[in-house]
Amino acid sequence: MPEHPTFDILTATCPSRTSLARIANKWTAMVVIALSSGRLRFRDLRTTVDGISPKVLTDTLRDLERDGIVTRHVYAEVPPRVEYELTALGRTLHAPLQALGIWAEEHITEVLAARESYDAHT
Amino acid sequence: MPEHPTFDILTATCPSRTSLARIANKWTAMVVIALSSGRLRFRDLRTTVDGISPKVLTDTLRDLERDGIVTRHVYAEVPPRVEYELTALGRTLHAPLQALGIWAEEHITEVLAARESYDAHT
DNA sequence: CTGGATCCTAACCGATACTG
DNA sequence: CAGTATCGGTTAGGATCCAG
Repeated sequence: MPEHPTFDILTATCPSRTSLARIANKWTAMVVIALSSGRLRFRDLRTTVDGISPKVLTDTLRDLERDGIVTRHVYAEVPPRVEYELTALGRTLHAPLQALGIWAEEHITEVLAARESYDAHT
Repeated sequence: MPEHPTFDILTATCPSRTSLARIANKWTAMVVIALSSGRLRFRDLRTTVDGISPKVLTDTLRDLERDGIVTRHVYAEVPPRVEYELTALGRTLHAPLQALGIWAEEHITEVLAARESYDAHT
């Protein structure tokens, strides 16, 4: 048995693809990174993940909650307070997603240079 | 100086976000994983990344080429032969993306269970 | 404060057919 | 074979307003 059997996520019918589609997403990455430091309320997530619209944040959080990556804590207060937190499962996702974020930051210069050179060739 | 300065990819104006948007993408992940074993021609990529349409594959490859992640090798033959290969930069991206693919496969059971439980609560 | 309700645009993406 | 061209459906995502 191969230590990693020809990666069946490359197979169209593999259910893991539905999960990959969710996690391989820029908003997911940023939200998970933002939550890695701990529980945050909706408002704080909005400011931490700069530029995210309330709608997109709500949608993203709901999808992450559905996939068991995030938990929603509602406090019966006025004004309402809702906090979001990574689950145990979500915490296992942090490293891979942060690696992606770090890659983007570390290589942005090369990427921008590549784009410029590519566009010049038009 | 912080070892990791409050992750400025969370800032809306950070250019790294444009790169993150590209790499945090399911097709990118699958194509990079497929190319990690070596140079592949268009046709072989199509069959390796099962279910990808020629249009999406073309678009994805063009974007990756533009970002300096993939190189395109054209052979002046009949019938034409075109091969794609990860650049040095692209190879540094393989580990993070494969980690994401592995995560999706390893945790798909938990994810599916979470979805079922979430949907039941409706 | 949370986030639902709308509306609307852009983008993604799938299918198919066709050319060099 | 390697695409491009086209079309159209679906979804992502931004803006705005409003309710509990």
